[in-house]
Amino acid sequence: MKTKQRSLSLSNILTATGREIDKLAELFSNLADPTRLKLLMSLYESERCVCELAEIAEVSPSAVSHQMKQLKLSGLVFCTRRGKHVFYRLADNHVEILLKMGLEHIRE
Amino acid sequence: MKTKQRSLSLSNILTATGREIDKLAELFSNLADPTRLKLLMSLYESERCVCELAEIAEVSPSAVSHQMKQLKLSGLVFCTRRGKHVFYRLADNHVEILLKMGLEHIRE
DNA sequence: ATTACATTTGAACAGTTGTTCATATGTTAA
DNA sequence: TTAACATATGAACAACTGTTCAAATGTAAT
Repeated sequence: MKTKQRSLSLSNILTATGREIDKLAELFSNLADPTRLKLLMSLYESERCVCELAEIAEVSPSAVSHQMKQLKLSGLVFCTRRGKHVFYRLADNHVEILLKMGLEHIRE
Repeated sequence: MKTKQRSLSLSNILTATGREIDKLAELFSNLADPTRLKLLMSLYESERCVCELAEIAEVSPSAVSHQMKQLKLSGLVFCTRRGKHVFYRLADNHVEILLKMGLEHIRE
């Protein structure tokens, strides 16, 4: 019988440059706020405009705009204007996986 | 030919209670600081005492103690005193996976 | 052009965070 | 018990964050 394999190959050392550490901290900072988590999780279901996001996260459209700007600068979301509305969507699925892993951790 | 399968099963909806969102934000907050990232990454290699951690993260032992207290309260690390030294170690490998995924994201 | 609605922007503000410093507590050896 | 070292604690402080508000900009329809 073979030894059980892990789903992700994990060596016993994690190396990163100072620059990478800073980028990593910035990435996690983006996920470190309840409002942004609600926004990102709702975008996982489908793209949404600012006013929809404001209702979902229960904050003002202005607050959403500020947050989305930050998420956009960090490359976590994209946006497209269609008519009067600006629709935001997730940039990639790394974020989804991080959210899933995070939820798994806190629910264990 | 079957459709390609994803390594992690991802439905298209992420649901969480308000309480879970808050816990999740707290978890990511713990990873949202360069000093704590250095501390956690070094613990991934092996357990370490406060003075070792202080050298690694290039901050005072006091700063390390404050940070480790926070990480301990959040359940990310454990500690054991042996003689004059207090050794910290990672609580589980969810953290390792989050760090790996994060690094993968910023390096893509 | 004017109106109405959607979004963005910048200033301001309170609340939070990470650090250091001084001091206290723990532990061991002499 | 005293001395020396390791760690923890609480106060203080500057820096950062998330929000709202008022005002500006975008867009489409009338």
